[in-house]
Amino acid sequence: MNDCSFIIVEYKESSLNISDQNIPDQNMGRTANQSNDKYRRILDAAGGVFSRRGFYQATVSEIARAAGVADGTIYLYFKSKDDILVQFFHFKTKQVFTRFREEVDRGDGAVDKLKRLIRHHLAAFQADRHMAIVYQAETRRYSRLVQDQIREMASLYFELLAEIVEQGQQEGVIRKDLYLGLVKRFLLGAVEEVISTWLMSGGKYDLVTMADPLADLILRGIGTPGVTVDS
Amino acid sequence: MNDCSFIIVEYKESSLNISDQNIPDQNMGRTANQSNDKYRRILDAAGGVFSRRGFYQATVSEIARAAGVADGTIYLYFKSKDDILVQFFHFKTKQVFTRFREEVDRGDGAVDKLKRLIRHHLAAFQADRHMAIVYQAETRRYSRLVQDQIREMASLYFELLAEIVEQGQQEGVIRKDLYLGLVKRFLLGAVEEVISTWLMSGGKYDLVTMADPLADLILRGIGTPGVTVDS
DNA sequence: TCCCGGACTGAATTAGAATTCATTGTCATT
DNA sequence: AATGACAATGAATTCTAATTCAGTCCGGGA
Repeated sequence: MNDCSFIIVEYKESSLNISDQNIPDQNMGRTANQSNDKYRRILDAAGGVFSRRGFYQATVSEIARAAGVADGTIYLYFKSKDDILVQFFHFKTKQVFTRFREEVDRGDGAVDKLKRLIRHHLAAFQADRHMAIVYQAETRRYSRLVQDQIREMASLYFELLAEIVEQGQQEGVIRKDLYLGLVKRFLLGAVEEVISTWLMSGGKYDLVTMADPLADLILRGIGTPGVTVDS
Repeated sequence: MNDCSFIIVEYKESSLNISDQNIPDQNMGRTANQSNDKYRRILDAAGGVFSRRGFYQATVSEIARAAGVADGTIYLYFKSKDDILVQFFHFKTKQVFTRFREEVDRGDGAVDKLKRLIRHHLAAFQADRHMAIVYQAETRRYSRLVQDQIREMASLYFELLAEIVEQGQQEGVIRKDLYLGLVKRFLLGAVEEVISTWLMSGGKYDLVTMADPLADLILRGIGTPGVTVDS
């Protein structure tokens, strides 16, 4: 057994339904690496095509061509077109969030952790533009398809944020009169919008340079000290 | 050639420009109200179907059924399925931004204007859930389709924000050391994320109550006074 | 060398949906 | 009542693209 089949099996669980016949997991003789390679190649190709054309306008043939395999081959590794998207998400999410967690843990003090999170969020999306595009597009849609993954991702992110905010409150660097639920959205929204704008612009400038100014805005707001908002 | 084709031609022109003549109004014999009514009914129906199923999974037949017209009738009012989306956006955008502008102008002082903008942004999206869903979904996608409208909308919004921020700086209630480009995204992102979360939750709670806490976050940030972020 | 298993292929199948258009129904005018 | 104009209809057409499957190819064992 190699990790190709591991990934696939794990995926089977996490995807909602049906058949598993098409997935070759008995056959891992000498061609093991080949297969794994092909699985990856298809996922990568799919990322490219999805980001360029959007999920619904992408065709399986395009993906196959981009991956350098025949149309039919796709169905040896994926149950359906939908499935390619689901697996793409699953794969990228795991990868990215592991990094986020590591980064945050490496920081000390809430402010440093927050800055690290923001910086690495921006860096990760800058480094993998295809993922960024697919993520931004599908995250705001209500397709049953990837909804579970999105929820899971969001709650992982929110966990990180909750931790940081609480620590900051104990340290006295973050206000105590905050509605946490709102703060989390506020934060994630600001970061995602910055990414979104960067994508719209064609990704010309360096996204990571936005990290510190953004953290500053989040921490200090746009108002001058002393301004209040009573309802 | 009959005037059916006339309508279509006229509409073709108007779909890309931002002009007001989307509504066929040449054919207003005795059936004037009927026709206008039908155009609206189709747009409304489309909003519902798009929001429920997403643009690509919606079918023209569904929209026709929801609007209570025959499939073919759609094509008397719209050039294509794509066109329905384009017009939907155009129509809603105009409607919503007119309100935003009015609301902001009615406020006095930058802080009041900002609060008004946020409150009415939330209120408008809460009041028209279909629009909110379609907007959130399509806004983050890179379909050439509605990209022009999105850009236009964003720049209208950013104009409002720029005005508010500048005024606030003159009044001394908004920091002067801000990178305006970032502030705009920061602001819009935060508001949209709040809406997005509300949609995800199924729209159960009252969105407008978030307005003041959100404005507070934007103005004061999450940090306690005195916290700084040096790079 | 010949055979076997199964990964791989891509043309054929098929289903679904956008769009068209010949026909129908309706109403104002005569 | 008949006519003409045209909005409306929805079945038929056409196209697109997901999925299938009957074979081909390849490498390792006999």
